[in-house]
Amino acid sequence: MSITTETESKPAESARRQKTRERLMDAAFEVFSEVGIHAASVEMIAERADFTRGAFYSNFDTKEELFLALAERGNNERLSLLRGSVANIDVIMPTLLGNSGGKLTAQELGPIVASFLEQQGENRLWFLFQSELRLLAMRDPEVGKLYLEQKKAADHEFGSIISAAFDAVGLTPALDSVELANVFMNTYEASLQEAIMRGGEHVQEAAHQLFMQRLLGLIGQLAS
Amino acid sequence: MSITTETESKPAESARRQKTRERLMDAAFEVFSEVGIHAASVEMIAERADFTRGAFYSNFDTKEELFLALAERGNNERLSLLRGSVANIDVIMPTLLGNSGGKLTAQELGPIVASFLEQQGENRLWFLFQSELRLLAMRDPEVGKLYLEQKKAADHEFGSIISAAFDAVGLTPALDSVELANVFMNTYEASLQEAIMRGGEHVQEAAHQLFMQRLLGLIGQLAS
DNA sequence: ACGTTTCGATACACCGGTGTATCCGATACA
DNA sequence: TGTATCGGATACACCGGTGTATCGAAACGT
Repeated sequence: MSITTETESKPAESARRQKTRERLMDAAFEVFSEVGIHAASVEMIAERADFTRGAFYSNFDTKEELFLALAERGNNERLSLLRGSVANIDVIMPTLLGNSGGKLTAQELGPIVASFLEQQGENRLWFLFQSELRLLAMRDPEVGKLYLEQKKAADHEFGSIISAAFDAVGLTPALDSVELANVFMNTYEASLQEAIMRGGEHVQEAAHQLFMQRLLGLIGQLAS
Repeated sequence: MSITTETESKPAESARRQKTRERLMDAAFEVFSEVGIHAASVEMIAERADFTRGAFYSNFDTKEELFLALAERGNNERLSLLRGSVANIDVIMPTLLGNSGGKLTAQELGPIVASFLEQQGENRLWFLFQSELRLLAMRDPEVGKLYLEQKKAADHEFGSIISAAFDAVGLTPALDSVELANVFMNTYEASLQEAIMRGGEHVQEAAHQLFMQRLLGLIGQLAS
């Protein structure tokens, strides 16, 4: 019974193999984001990674499998980014708090949020990918379940960031921090979406500007 | 020079033709919503409308053209629904106001919002379609421009509904009513999205319940 | 009722993407 | 250095969707 199986299933992933998998995933992320999951062909993905379709089929069974792998990877990355941010808050706050005696106004929150946003990296492709995932999640119950779990985790994480930030700054949130996280996230995504549609060179910057504007209006009402 | 052209271009749309166009559009709306614009084939659409592809190509040049026609039709429909609602407010409010002496609490706003939502009809397919459109709008500048214009109009309309509703109820919004409209809309769509992903029979009802819950939290903070 | 026109059905040629079976070079190991 | 294995390239058969050219029937005018 032991023809080729060493211990069981996984052949232990050679380093080379891992590297091409990585390259394929990076390429796929771009292609999926740019043209969508359906319009993306295996050919495009392989080509973008400087491989042929042979490499793809040697590493993945289907496009969908790859897409889901990417979704999970993306989620993990974002989660650690967020966790990093919550750890950073205790560092960044004191410096900003130096000249305001421990109590910030809504206006002064601006730079803090901005610096937080900067840490989150390139968002255009990420958002497009995320939108694809959402759509898939609404159509495929399997994916839907996965998506909701991921979202729950992210919401929780983001909620505690907000909680910590408000805390460090002397503001009291008027809503449950997860609810608050959702409102902010929705607002941010709406801003990003609008900026993307408007087009132009500095999408990211435009989005942040839009967001800050809207956020300040909200914070004035949602915290005290 | 006058071989077949009567006056110019349009052959004046026979009644029959209009009807099949209509059927094709209805079918296309369903198919686009269910499987997405790329996965949808001309075949599927025609079949759903009980036609063959011949009928399709006789009425539209491309799938994309049909999609955009649908986007416009959908937008018009929603706009008139909204306009209808704003007209209705003066009718519906007095009956609800009868037993509270002209001043409602946030809690009592519930039924009003609920009745408003009921008027808006089936939302699952609409939202899926809308999500497809959004994605397209973020990738194609042409569509993006169109989308932003449509959204602006809808926001304005929805803003004045909210304004009127708050007015009739004796609450004062703390934010610009268009901003407020956006926050509410985002919240609603997030609720709908979540309900769709959770699946089950009564998606619409689940979405409304989720939304009401979140809305009441918000209104407490965003109006007084 | 008869010709005309209009509109959708049918048939066909074509293309892009898929998945698989096979091949070949590079790498690892002795 | 020789040999075995691994991993990606190549070639091929296949399928689904596309768009067009042609056909036939139903609707319409007179």
